[in-house]
Amino acid sequence: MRASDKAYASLREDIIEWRLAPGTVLGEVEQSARLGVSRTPVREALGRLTAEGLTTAAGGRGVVVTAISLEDIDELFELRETLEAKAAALAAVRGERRVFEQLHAELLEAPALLEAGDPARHEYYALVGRLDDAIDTAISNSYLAQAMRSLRVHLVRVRRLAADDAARLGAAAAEHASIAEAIASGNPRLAEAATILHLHRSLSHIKNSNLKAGNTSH
Amino acid sequence: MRASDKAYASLREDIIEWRLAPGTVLGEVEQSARLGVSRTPVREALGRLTAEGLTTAAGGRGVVVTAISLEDIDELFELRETLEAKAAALAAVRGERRVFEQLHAELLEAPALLEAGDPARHEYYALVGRLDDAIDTAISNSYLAQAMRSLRVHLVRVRRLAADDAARLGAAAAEHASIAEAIASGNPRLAEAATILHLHRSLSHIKNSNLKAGNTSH
DNA sequence: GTTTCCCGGAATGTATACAAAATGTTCGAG
DNA sequence: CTCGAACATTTTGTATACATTCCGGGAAAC
Repeated sequence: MRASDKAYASLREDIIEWRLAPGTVLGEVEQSARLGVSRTPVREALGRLTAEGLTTAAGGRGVVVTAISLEDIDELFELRETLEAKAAALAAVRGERRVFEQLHAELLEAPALLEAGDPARHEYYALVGRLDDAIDTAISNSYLAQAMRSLRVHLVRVRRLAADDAARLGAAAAEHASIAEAIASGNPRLAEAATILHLHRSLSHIKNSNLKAGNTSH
Repeated sequence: MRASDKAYASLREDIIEWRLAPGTVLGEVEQSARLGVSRTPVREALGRLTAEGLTTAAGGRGVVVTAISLEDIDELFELRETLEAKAAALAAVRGERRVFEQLHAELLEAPALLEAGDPARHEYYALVGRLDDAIDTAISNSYLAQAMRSLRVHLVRVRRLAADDAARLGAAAAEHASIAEAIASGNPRLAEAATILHLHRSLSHIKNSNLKAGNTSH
């Protein structure tokens, strides 16, 4: 593994997991010392992170971890709804029916995964990730897939902000199952509707749990 | 101006203007010699270009200029329609009416610009660019604006492929005027429809002139 | 004749030394 | 006391030397 990849992965993980708070300045020398590599790979890693929007060049004084405000979350979901609704509709038309029937069946069993001992819900998130991947493949549009991938980075960061209690995850699993079912049925308008419904509920949940915690993060 | 910015701007320009053909390998040493800067800024420039999708890392043997196939153009416009239709709708709701009324009036006068002596149609493209900027501002969504900006890079490249004759540009100006008018009227569905209409005609024109030229570029 | 292994060369990946720019501070004048 | 300018420090930006990896050619074995 290249040193620049290592630096990138490490920094990215730290930002997404909120171990590096928004506003933190990431100096090149400081990070190269912390990560045990020289400035060059750190520099490349910071460049990649800035291109993704996880950090922002602060002109002369290093790069800073980008903040996510409540307005940002609204904007993020506005774009997400646009992209994912279209993607679901395309998947319903172009996707392979059996793939999504299979995912639908598995998602119906998801509550069992949530009751298992894993506190990180690893298997559950992996299953949802497989649905995302299946949609990405089905749409046959690399530009749209790329746009969604770049969005997901920010969304994972937002998700960590919300309280992912078992109740919400169970409901989300049912919503995902509906999306998979709609795509499998080959009905693009239905797939769109199921996606929009899921995203609205997801956004409401995030904003609610955020409101309670008083977590504005700037 | 930083050397890396210079290298980036120069390479980007060369790729967009098709002076660097798709498939061309861009070696770091070779480009640093050609551009008169050292490998480090060239490396950063190539990284940025790869992040944008204009070049692709070829693993071990430099980066290559990305090809644009006819399928890519279809995919590009599929995403473009999704994003710009949404943007137009949002602009109709959130934008300042007078800005788009002004642009509408100017776009109706665009044919005069096309008859002026400038073969590059500099003023015409500047006017269309101002419409794009106005929409970007009106939507109040930095993520959506960013997604559209990253798309436009590829679209400029595609546009160079098409024969931008005066007839098509005149029609396009009328279509842009319709979009501005629809946004000014505050009707999101109308703005969406005007945008979709324009994009479909634009795509048809590109595919037609491309068919005639037999220009597949891989 | 085909395949596989190894070696050579040229490319990228990394580290570090040096240059330049920007910021924060401090000193001085008003 | 406040404002401003100049300086010092700390940061990023660039160049280059060195390490490493990867591809391709060629020879030998099957």
